[in-house]
Order: sequence, then C-alpha cells, then structure tokens
Amino acid sequence: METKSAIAGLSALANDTRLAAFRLLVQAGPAGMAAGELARRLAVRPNTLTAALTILSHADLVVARRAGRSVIYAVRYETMRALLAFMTENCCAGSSA
Amino acid sequence: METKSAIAGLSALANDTRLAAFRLLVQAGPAGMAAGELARRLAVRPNTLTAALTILSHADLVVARRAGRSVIYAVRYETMRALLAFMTENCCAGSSA
DNA sequence: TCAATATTTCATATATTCTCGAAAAATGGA
DNA sequence: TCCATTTTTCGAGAATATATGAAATATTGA
Repeated sequence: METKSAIAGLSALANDTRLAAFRLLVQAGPAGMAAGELARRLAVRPNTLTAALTILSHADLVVARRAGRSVIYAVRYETMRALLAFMTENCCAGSSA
Repeated sequence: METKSAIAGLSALANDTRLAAFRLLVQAGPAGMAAGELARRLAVRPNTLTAALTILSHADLVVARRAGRSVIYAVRYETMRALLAFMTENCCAGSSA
C-alpha cells in the first residue's frame, strides 16, 4: 500500500461517525448493512451518514451495492488488512515487543 | 485503548508531514532524533515541524527529551502497539484472512 | 401514473486544520 | 554578559472538514 492510500485510510477512520459506522459494518460481516439502518443505529441524519460512507468508500474501506430501495454497505477487508500491514511495516520497525 | 485515543492516534498519523516524521523516528529507534534534523530531512520549516510533533505528542505517539540545545523526539512504541491492537480488534473481527 | 420508502446531491454555514513569518524562549560557549 | 544555535509560541490567513435543511433521484408496489 502506498503512503497516499494509507493516509486516506487513516484519515477516513479518524472520525467518530466514520469509525463507528465502520465498526458496525465489521460486525455485520460480508452481508453488510443498509445505509438506513446504519443511520438509525448511529443516530445520525441520512445525509450525514452518506457523507461518512462516501469518504470511507473513497478510501476503499467499504463498498456499496444496491438491493431494492436500500443500499447495502460492506467492509472491504482487503483494504483494511493492507492498511494494518502498512502500519506494521512502516511504523513499527525497531519495536522489540 | 479507548475510541477517543484511537481517533487521536489515527488523526495524528493521517497527515503527510506527521506520518513522514513518525516513520523517521521509527527508523531512528529508541535513540530518537533531534527536531532540527527531522526538519532538515523532511524539508519543512522548524515551526511547522514543531506543530506536527506537538500533535504526535498529544496522541502520545512520541515523547520529547531535551539534550543541550536540541530536543530529541522518540517513538512511544507502547502507544503504537495499542493503536494497532485497537484496529485489529475493533475493525477486523469477522475477517477470515 | 401516483405515492411511499430509501438514499443521495446540493448549497451553505460553521468549525477545524494547516502552514507560515516573526518574535520569543532555552541552552551553551566565548 | 553577549552571541549563536535550537526550538517553541504566537497570530493570521488560506484551505479543508463537518453537519445540516431542502430538494432531487432511485426503487417498489398499488
């Protein structure tokens, strides 16, 4: 993963609403969760959630698919793994424990 | 690690200058590096670097000690490990691979 | 087609972040 | 003490991020 992508990912997760949304999606697993339900659970307005999900999408941390009237969002584990790998490799070298 | 601390850490690392500074400090190891040398290597002005280091310090990702006229900064591996643990536990549950 | 549901887009106002120049503070040596 | 070196503080301005109400879009079923 390149530095630019890593910063996009870190930045996307560095926000209360977005981190909470991402964690709910992690719990939801591959099945994902509808935007509306995410908004209800997080108690944020729909358009606010859309903004949050858009940023997570641009960082490639989540992906959307339409199902009827709902839009289901799901975590992109691949990206999250790559981000963790980047942090481990670039930010922990020299760490003994 | 609490969510608040995790967001502070993610936010601190989600910036070109700060991430670059942190990576240099990781390479420097426990011996750390003087603020001035960091500024030279990163080609940023001293006050800009101070701002970056202050944010990393507040996130407890680095720690400063004075040595003569210089101020030596060093990574706090404990915090970085805790941040990685937080991300793995809270953001990767359900990931099979 | 019409209405209901679900989500997004848009414009905007506020807040925060970022970088900078200039000045101030801390330290060591002549 | 005086000066050079190193780092930080301060204040300002530009840029970016954030959340919102209102309107628009997409989908389904009557």
